Amino acid sequence: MDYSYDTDLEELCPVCGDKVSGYHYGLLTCESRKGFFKRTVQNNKRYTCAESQDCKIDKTQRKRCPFCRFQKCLNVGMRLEAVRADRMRGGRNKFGPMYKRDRALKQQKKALIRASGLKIEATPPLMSSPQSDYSFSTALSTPAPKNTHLNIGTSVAPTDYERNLYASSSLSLSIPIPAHTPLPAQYPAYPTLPSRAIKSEYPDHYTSSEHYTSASSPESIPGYTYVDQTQVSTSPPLAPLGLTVPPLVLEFVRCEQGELQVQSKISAHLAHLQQEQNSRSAAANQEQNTRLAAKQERLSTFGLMCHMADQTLFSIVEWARSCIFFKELKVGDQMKLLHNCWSELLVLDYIARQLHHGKEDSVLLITGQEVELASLLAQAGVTLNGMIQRGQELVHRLQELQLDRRETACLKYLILFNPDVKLLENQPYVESVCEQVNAALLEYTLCAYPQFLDRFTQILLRLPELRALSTQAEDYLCYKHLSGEVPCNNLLIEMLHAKRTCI
DNA sequence: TTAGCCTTGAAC
DNA sequence: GTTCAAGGCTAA
Repeated sequence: MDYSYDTDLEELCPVCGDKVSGYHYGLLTCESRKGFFKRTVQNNKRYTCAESQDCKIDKTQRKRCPFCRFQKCLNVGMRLEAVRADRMRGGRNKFGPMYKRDRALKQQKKALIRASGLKIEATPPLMSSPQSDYSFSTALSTPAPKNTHLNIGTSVAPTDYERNLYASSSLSLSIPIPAHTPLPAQYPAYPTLPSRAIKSEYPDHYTSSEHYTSASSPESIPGYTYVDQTQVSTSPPLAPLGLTVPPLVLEFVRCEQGELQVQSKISAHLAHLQQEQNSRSAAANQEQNTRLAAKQERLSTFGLMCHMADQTLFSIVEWARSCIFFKELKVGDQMKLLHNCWSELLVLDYIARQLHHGKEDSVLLITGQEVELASLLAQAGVTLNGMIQRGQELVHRLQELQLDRRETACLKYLILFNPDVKLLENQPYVESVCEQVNAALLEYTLCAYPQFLDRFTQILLRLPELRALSTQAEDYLCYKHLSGEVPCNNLLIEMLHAKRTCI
């Protein structure tokens, strides 16, 4: 598809597709949406949706459901703070520099496109069979494979990813791709800037008891923090009751997958594999070839570990797919980000589990099994031993910090949205998300642990260690793969190949 | 109530 | 003086 940057996109409103008239309340919008947003906020309007809060909003239908229209405004990042409480006319606000930066980026991109005569292909839907194809691209672009092993236990919560995935095709080069279904009403509509960065120009309006609907609360207004209702139910560690948690952090925690859910899926998958392995070992024993049997046993143990990591990786991809921000990226960028950080996320997953486990002499597997550390070290070779011990050191350091779940959730996002990844199509977006996550984590650490002023820095300092460990793990996996010890059709290996090809 | 056009005024 | 993102006005 030929892409004419000047005429096609620059002037289209990201919500309804109408002609953009300039920056309004945080982003490029059309005149009608500007007016609608202003009226809604200034007059403190409350809407309700007659349907299921997922009405389609386009130029022809935008008048039908103001509730969904407003939700969409918030979801794409319109800023309530930009509506003036005093209704003063004229002048500029604090968003000026942001508009300027955005404009400069767009110009830069435009110049690049002109210079390279770039033609941007629309991304075709990937048509491989979900039943048998475990490739990463399929994992991203289709629902999870209908593998019976995977589906044992409760299913993973559905996402609107598939609906979002191709709806925008690749045309949204510069305009943020809107979510095509509004986020749930309890979703703290996402702030495009750190909540501390800009003081509301409409200070108390939405912090009062006014609600848009029974399902929408003042706490869902971007830029404001609110009392965390989930605090009582989250177990470890710290963070006092009644703490104000940045909405973004709460959203990160909300996106976390249920540990038991993942555990049951992976356990079922591995139980099946174990059965197969046992029958193979029995056959070898029957041949009275004990050496072969012993070797096969060792290989199978390592193979099972690979399968475990492989299935964990699937759950990580599934998590990413449901993540706020990630969904807005095109598949190409999603793949680049995941190719870059899959091993770090795997290591963090392991580390976080050990933190939760809290025992020094054993490690907790994703299947829920507890393995004695001594026994593990005795079975592992020198390299693996080193990695396990390095991992334990990292666990200790984070234990000293008493890293909590919210911080862990932030770290996952920081790892995923790495602005250093090369050749991203929407690099500014990834940079912006990274900045937002950093700001949210900083705010959270300052609020939750005011006595530890350098906590934020201390947490971030663990990332290079984690990255180093994950690189070592990749090298080890590569070595094992070359020795033929890693099971075939393994997502781990596909990721490994993809990453090394990219670099 | 909507949406296109007008007025305003701080930042540049 | 110019720009442009606020708020205001008003016909539909």
